Amino acid sequence: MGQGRPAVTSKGELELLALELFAERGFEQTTVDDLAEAAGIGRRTFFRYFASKNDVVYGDFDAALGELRARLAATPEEVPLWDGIRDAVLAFNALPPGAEPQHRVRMSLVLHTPALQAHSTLRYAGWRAVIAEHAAPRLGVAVDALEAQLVAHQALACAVTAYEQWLARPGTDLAALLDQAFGSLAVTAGR
Amino acid sequence: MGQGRPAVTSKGELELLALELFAERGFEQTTVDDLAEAAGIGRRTFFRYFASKNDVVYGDFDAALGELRARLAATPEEVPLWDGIRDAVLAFNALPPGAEPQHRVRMSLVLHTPALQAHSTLRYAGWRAVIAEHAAPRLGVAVDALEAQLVAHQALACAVTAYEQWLARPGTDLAALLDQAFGSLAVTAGR
DNA sequence: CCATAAACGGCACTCGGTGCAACAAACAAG
DNA sequence: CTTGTTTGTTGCACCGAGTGCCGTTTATGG
Repeated sequence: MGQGRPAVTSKGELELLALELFAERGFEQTTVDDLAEAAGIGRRTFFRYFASKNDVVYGDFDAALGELRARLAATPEEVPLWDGIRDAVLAFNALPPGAEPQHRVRMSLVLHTPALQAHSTLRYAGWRAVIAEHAAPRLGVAVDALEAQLVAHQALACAVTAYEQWLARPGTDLAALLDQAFGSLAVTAGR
Repeated sequence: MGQGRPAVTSKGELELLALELFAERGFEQTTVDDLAEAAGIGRRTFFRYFASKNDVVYGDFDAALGELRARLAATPEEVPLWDGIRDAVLAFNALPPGAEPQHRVRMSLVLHTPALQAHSTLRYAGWRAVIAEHAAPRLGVAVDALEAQLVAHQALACAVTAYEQWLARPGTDLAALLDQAFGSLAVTAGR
């Protein structure tokens, strides 16, 4: 077991440090050199932990996606499509108590920093794929069919809209806003 | 009047040239130096025409947004919300005859090149703002209200989904796919 | 011929990101 | 204790995008 040189730091540790610096000085104003120096590692080493500066902010997104997929897969057949999606998305975005302030910082960075706002699109693609995989069989169409893809895009639209509201209005409840967004979907779609 | 040194080339000319090179070698494989050299201008001058390499692909997006806004503003009050949006988006994406092949190249770049896919999010924000401005008063809410923002996100979801289908299926009709997407909206939202 | 306006473009620099090759720290076996 | 293997760290050189500065070019108007 445990062979080889031990790692100096960890992805998680580095992530926390970075979020602090980003919150202080701003994302653009913090260089990778700053991050590496603050973490006591070489600049080159930073890129072994994260493929890019952008990626620092997304935590272990793939693991989270896995959970989302699992939760959707566990949804009984008889549950209406949007109920299942709503519940899974709510669970996906449920916060451990106390984690809210930090999550606000993270999501504020993601949604208000142009570079990250742009980059997140690439992450969202994976998220949408998970939704589309769930929706397709229930709609009776292929995953790449217009209907399945549209449902995935709509679900993402709900999530992002709710997050924007959450960030814009301090003190609001994320879960309630997500719920409201999914509720509005059926209403506003039919006007 | 026309004082000062005349411009060597133009935004439009440069754009056409760039799209050709991108189509040939790919976006990533074409450097700004390549573009500048092919256009017979200095690298520094390239950045006078476009703020970034990404921006080359989007043509005169702001002008197009202006048209979209104008068309929406001209929509009579009694037209149902989604009918008005659908019609405006269809007109926004109507192609002059013969322009289809080039538009396919452009949109294929935008939707399939990670850097551009990401960058387009920033463009979409402006697009969504136009839709939200139109929708808000008809929904009886503020522009920044959840409902108005959600409608804008949904409209974008329709447009992007339709484009993805259009690109994935050569020979299909963009207008028909857009129409289908807006039609599916009401259906899939209520399952 | 000269002033002015406007576009061009070289130069040096910052920053993100990569490929490579050397080095360091742990452990296991002899 | 030495040696080999494994794995993480790191410096170095390099590339490409993008920027600020500043001098140069090319037109027009007086």
